[in-house]
Amino acid sequence: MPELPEVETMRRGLAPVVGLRIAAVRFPRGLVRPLSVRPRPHVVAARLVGHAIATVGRRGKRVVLGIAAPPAEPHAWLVIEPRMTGLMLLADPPTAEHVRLVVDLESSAAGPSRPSLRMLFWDRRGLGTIRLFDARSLESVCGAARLGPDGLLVTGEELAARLGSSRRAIKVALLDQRAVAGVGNIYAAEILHRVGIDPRMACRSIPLAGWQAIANATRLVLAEAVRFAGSSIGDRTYRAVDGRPGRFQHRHRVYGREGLACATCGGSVTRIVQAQRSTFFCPGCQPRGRRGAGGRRPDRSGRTRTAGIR
DNA sequence: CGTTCAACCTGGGCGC
DNA sequence: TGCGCCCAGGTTGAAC
Repeated sequence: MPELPEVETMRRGLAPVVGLRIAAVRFPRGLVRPLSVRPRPHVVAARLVGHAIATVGRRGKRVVLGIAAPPAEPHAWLVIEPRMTGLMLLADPPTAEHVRLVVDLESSAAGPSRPSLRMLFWDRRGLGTIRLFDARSLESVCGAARLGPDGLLVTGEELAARLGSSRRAIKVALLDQRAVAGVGNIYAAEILHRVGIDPRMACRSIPLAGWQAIANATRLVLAEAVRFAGSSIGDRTYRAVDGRPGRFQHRHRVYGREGLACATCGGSVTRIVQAQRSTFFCPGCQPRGRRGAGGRRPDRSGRTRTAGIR
């Protein structure tokens, strides 16, 4: 479930935990797959308790909490990867039985007291992971070798350098976190629709102007989705840390809209399967092998659109 | 190099 | 109502 906009919304929502001391850590018994927590839960707990959460960050689709003994810099990193159904919560969980991690936080010893907080990781399917790293080993998992440039910042040159010679279909390639970090199945579809490119188009046939347009659309769509607090499709899906759903699903142009009219051209949104995953696109706006013709709204950023894609 | 498949899990929705 | 099947926002590793 969570892609970059949802994880970024979690990150922002977790701001209140910064500076708080970890008073207790629990992994409710029997609810965690053996490999989903590393090192072993009791080791993670022992290393966390008594330290403070110094930073809350994000790497691609992962929440990264910096653990420190103030005033020192973080010496450890708690990396939470929500995968399909994971949620970071500062509110009551949707169900009690899928709570995977409980972190009790309290204000640091000195200074005016702050309210204590309980931070939860809730994950219905249990595919998410919780891992603790030291400063050095964080790079092996969240470093440049594993994650490409962040989707909010990626440039056309970076995409072209990483994917320009690939034979893969562009939509499949956009899901590769080494190419660009944070794009998932929803936003890959939305990005390609905005830029008018057929999701089946081979990367190697996309010229530089096309990569620039894709990068522009990637930043634009992801930033807009962040502004709308991500996408929540259905009752039991993504929620922000306060339990409120996102609102970007109302602005989806193709994802989940099979058979419905494309708001841009009136054509019928189509669903295909690529790499075992659904791809939604509009054949009218995203004609095979070429860029979309006119008729779409101008890019508000004012940047050049896809001129030059043959 | 790229694709396909299975696996990790739970649960909602649908057809019968 | 119940059963079986397909679907789901992610990632990984094996097989071809």
